[in-house]
Amino acid sequence: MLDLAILGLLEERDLHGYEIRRQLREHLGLLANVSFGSIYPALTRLEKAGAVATTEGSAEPRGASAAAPAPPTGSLSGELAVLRSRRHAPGRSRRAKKVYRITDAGRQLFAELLTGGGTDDARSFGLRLAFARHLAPQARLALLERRRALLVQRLGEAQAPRDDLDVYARSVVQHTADGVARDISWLDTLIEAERAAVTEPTPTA
Amino acid sequence: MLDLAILGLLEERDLHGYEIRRQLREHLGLLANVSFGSIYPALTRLEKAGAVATTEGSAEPRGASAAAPAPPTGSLSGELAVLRSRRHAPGRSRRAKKVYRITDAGRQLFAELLTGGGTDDARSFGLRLAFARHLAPQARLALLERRRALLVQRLGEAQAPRDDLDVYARSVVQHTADGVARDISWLDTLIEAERAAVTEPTPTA
DNA sequence: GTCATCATGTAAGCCGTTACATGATTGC
DNA sequence: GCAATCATGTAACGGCTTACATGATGAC
Repeated sequence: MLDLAILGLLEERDLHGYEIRRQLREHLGLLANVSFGSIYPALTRLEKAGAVATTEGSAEPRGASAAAPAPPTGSLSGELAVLRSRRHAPGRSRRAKKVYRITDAGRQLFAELLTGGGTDDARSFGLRLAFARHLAPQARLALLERRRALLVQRLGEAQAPRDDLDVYARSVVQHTADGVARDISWLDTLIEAERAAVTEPTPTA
Repeated sequence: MLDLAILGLLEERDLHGYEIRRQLREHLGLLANVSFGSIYPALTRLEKAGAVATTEGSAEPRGASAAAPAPPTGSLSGELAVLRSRRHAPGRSRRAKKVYRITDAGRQLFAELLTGGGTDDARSFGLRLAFARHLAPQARLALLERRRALLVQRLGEAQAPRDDLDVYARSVVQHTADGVARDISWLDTLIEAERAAVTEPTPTA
């Protein structure tokens, strides 16, 4: 799950670990509390698997013009810092920022994680949907419908609200069920929008 | 978290592991997928800690009349099975049902888990609220208000919906935020009800 | 010169999972 | 006697957390 998030962010721009975490807690509300203890090992793992590569220490004639690596917080200081630390240690091997970029293998892995069955919890789904623009229209639709079916099934299993529960337990169960129902109707609007987009491609823009 | 759930269920009636799981997946929608691999070790742990005790193998003159151990699914077969297996192996030591009951220490632990800070995720909260009847009114109110404050804070941090997101990501973020807002107003009604109950105890019944 | 922030990493541990192994009881 | 269900347990592993250790930079 973290892998998916990391690869998704790297699809858009090169980033280093610290930045990844910030992006995660900022614009995805999900995964808000993910910690360094998860991210760095994940990056190492992905690097070993060949899904990402680091751009650091050696010559690096990219970033200067196109696809500038992360000027996100508005602070140039980060980038300047890298330059300075490079200048200061022209050889190499200080502890500098390690900027990661996604590889072709990584893009493929990302695509697999995005469509692939895997776990089917709320977080996974939310994450996949958040990156849904990278999916083909029909895959997007499949994702939404799969999720919808699952929620409908779950709602069905939660049958009658069980009269043997006290007020508090009943309230929790009811609120949860309402939440599921709400999710379903949300999915319905998304599905409808997708269908419209499929049948009538690029209506205006 | 599992400990809390198990102790909560045992507060109401004696149960064996298999039954505990069924109750969990049936009337608490949360913890629906909890598996044996979690429950049995948890029970062993709790037994070692003295929070629960097993009633099995030896003489057992309870259950017959008061607080019958779990006739929940409507099946007497389970109970009968125990009787038969006992008769069949009058000595002991076959692999029979192990019926657990909560001890005084367990009740104390339960109370601590119910009020105690601990983790503050949605599941923990839902679980605590589901067992809220075992809390003193002001502790109940504190639980609700603590949760409310947390959600309000979280909603505040999720500031402006970030214009740099595409439709999908934005939809996810928005839907999540709406969900939080919905949770807050749910809490509001619960809090109001609690306040009313505190100021005007036992209105009718 | 020291404090906050940026930045990377390791170690230990928790809490749960899946998969496996075992056995009793019931219904056919 | 065979399958389904009830019932208990173990082993291996996964993913994420906290706490810790380290170091560079920039602001004051």
